[in-house]
Amino acid sequence: MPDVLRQIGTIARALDSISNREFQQLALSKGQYLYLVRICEQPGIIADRLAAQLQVDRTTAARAIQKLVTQGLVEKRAAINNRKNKALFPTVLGQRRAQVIERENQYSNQVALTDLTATEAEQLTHLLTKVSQRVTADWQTVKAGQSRPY
Amino acid sequence: MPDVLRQIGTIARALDSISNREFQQLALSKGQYLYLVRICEQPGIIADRLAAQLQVDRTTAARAIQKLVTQGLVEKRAAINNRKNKALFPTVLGQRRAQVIERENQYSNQVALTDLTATEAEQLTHLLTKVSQRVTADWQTVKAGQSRPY
DNA sequence: AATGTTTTGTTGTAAATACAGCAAAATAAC
DNA sequence: GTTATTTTGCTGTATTTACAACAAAACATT
Repeated sequence: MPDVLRQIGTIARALDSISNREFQQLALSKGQYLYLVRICEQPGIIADRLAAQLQVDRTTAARAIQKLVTQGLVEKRAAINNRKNKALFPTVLGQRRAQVIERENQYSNQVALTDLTATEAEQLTHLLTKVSQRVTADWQTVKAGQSRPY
Repeated sequence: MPDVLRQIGTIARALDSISNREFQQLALSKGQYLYLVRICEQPGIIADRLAAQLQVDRTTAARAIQKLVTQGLVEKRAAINNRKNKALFPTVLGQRRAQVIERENQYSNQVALTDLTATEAEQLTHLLTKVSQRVTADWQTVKAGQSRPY
């Protein structure tokens, strides 16, 4: 059984630190880009849902989003028939920034796939989807306080 | 061109936070497990080399390793014919801890690959290796202060 | 309807993370 | 051999990250 854990970790760290560095030009600090693009793609989403989607700690996501609000890139609005949830929406400025992020992400994705054929790239996503499902399940249990039998 | 960036990021974050949580039982704080296993596998390695290998910021790695030293899990020794480099070695206690980490990592890897056949798993590593090479190259340039044409 | 459970937002807090920048040693270039 | 460049370790510092814990709202159970 080959090791994919380490490979995935290394690639992810590299891509994340590249993005974080590049988005300093947009006055975005570490991690913020993640949330901003997603909010643009899924306007109205709430923080907890976004955190679960990104597999990020709730409070980490909440604080990062709060900062986006302070910076005027995102808005929180009370949900229509719900006094608890706060729906997230990008501002016009936020949308502009998100376009740059999207472009950069696409570029990075392109670089990552440079040496793969089209079919290989499809295979890769397909396999990663399967991996993701299993890992997500474990993440949820562990985050919920349960322990794994390793 | 399918998106693999996000998939890789999500999987990596999930696995990392699972590990960090589980290793609290070993009194290891966020990130430390990464360095400890590698030092055990490559005794005598220096901090900068390890950081490059893991694709982690130099100073982040340095501080994490320093904490491992303080905790008595790792030792720094002056290199034989070199007054600058500090070679890293695990202590006996460090090696014991590393065994648990290794077991956990193998378990996570196993979980991740549950739904893949043996050949699919091989394919996946093969593809990830190709991805890794390209991404590593970009990481090095960006970390060195150069910018990419996205 | 009343009670118990889950979800969501939020804060306090300790720690990791990553930037810039320094000095000393090592290596490369001349 | 001397000078320039790179490597390595380290520190100061601002910020993010993630834990625990709380309250209020929503939802589920009876």
